[in-house]
Amino acid sequence: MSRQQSSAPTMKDVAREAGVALGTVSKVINGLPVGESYRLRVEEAVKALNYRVNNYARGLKGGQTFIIAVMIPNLLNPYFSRVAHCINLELAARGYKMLLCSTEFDPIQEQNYVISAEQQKVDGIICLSYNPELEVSEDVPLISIDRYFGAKIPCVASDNYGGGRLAAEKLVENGCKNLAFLRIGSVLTNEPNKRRDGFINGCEALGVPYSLKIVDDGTPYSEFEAFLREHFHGGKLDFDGIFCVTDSLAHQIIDSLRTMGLRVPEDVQVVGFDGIRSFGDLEYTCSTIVQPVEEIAAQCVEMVLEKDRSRLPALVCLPVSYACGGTTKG
Amino acid sequence: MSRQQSSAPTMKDVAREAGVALGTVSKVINGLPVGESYRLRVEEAVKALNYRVNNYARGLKGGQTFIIAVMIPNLLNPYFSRVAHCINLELAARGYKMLLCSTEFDPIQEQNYVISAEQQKVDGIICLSYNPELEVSEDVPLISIDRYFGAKIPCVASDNYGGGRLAAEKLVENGCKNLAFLRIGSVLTNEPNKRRDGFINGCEALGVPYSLKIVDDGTPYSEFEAFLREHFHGGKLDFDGIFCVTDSLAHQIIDSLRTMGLRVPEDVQVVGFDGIRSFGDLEYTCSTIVQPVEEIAAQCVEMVLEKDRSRLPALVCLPVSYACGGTTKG
DNA sequence: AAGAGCACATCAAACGTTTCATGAAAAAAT
DNA sequence: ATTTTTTCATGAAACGTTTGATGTGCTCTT
Repeated sequence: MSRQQSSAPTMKDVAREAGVALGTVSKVINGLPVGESYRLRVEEAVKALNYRVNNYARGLKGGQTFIIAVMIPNLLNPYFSRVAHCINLELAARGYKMLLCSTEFDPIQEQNYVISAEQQKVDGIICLSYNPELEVSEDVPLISIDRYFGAKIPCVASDNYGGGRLAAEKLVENGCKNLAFLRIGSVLTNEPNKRRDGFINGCEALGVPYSLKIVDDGTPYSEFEAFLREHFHGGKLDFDGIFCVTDSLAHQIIDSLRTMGLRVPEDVQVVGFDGIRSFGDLEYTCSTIVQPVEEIAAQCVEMVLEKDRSRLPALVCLPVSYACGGTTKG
Repeated sequence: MSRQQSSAPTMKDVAREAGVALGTVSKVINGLPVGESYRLRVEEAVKALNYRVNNYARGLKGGQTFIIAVMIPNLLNPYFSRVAHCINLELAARGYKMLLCSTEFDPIQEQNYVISAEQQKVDGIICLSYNPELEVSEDVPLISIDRYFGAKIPCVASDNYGGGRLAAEKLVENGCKNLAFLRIGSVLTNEPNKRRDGFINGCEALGVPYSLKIVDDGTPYSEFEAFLREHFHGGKLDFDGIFCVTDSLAHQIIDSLRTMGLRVPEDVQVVGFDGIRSFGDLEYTCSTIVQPVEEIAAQCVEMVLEKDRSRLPALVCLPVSYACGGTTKG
């Protein structure tokens, strides 16, 4: 009856059980040098009581919490869930835990989550947000993916510009004579925006004509179908190669094309962006520019844990690659 | 010079700035009744100093931490990431945060994560693990998905038995005369195991012959191809309807069938399980038994937050539904 | 064999909150 | 006007650790 059964055992309980002082228990728990006989007695007591360190007491002393907050827009999108997955692996390998939030692209939730993460005294934040309004504090190390907040917040992204250019090159290489670029969403006010610029640059360098169809976020998909129909005359499309800003859009476009009676890749070739694979790790769902998600994750984790923030670059740009997924001829 | 610039402001700082007592600040922060003039002064000071509550100090007093640990095997699998996604939404709506771990099906990681979550003093754990060895403590409320640990640990699952039966019924309804069930993995030592039993029950009730091919976890996929070839004579397969234990397996099987020159669904119809949709929310990737993931998540969250654990049922079984995804005739 | 030095266990303070007992001041009752 | 009640800010203790100062008992030196 000396203790409530319900409350978990504390270090004090362990100390009493082992007949040693509190500080001794602490040292044993933390692997600091301590007399062999003491160590044994403490370890026994720990087991006997099934003692677990209370991280809250630990964190209070101002030490590390070994938690990194990760913020992504949505877990249903395979690209984002893959990012989360890879970050989780990297963190776990280093003994860190991941406080994950999927914000549903909601600016309010995003802002709240940043505040919430600071309250939680996380050791750092990795943030994938396209919200241009997001305010981030500089008290907590923050690394951004795909979005450049300014020189003080390091940003990790894949080579979106190079990827856009690569898409153009690959389409031409496969025989396309007339290209189009399709994009939806304010999702692209940031680094991914460069996909368009790279694409244009590629087309111009190769001397290939191109069209652009870029619509705002929230625009219904039917706008793209309308665009396709506008360029559809006598059973033929004006272009024979389409670069879509994401695999997700590419997928929808391919459906539309097939519905219109066009064959992919025979009549029109399509390239997406992201490198999404079905069921996460099987074949590519379309020909695509593959983002190096593992490397992005590794880079973010390494950077967010870097103690000397002055050593961090403002922007890290990682190389993309091309993968044929059957919606191009090669 | 009175304080280090680097350390975050504390309640004491706010109290000093506002010229009130510590307890008063605490009350304001927590929305407890306090004199209007005091409230104003404190709120001003909070803003001036950009004060943030330290959750670690808060958690130390034994209160709630508003964090729920969620453990799933893998974030790349769309079913699991969808579970995580839905749980995240439910938790966020209730003001809770999610400490997410993807364990890669590794029993050691799973065990460590449970311990780690307890250390972190989370308010509860939602756990999706097929590891039969996993030991869970009863100090922290734990809800299991798809795996029955015993009467003391509530389990939430979809109606796997009913789903298996439904798969058989639908295949027969669409004209199949001869069925097969394919399963891989010890992944299915638990609730999902009932899919087989339900399927068998359905076949027997309908008087339809069936074959089973059930292999251990780790078995290479080629074993299934071999099985298909064994039952392939003169361009015809012994069965015209296949129920695969997951959509992921169904997908692979469909590929193999097509490679063998069989048309799906004309020659063979295939039904999977899970309800995976491409890109998370577009069309179904195959005909499938759809798990009610939103409901599973909602149920788990509601249960894990229930204060009176004695009121919790040992097993909650949620209804599944059938969706045609083009790999059956209807 | 005695003092210096060393190893190491103990103790107490501190971390930033919450909460409860205290007491002062204001309001109500007589 | 005085007592009683109510209201509400205050200050201190407590939560479970870590950590650096303190002190005890031992070993090594000469």
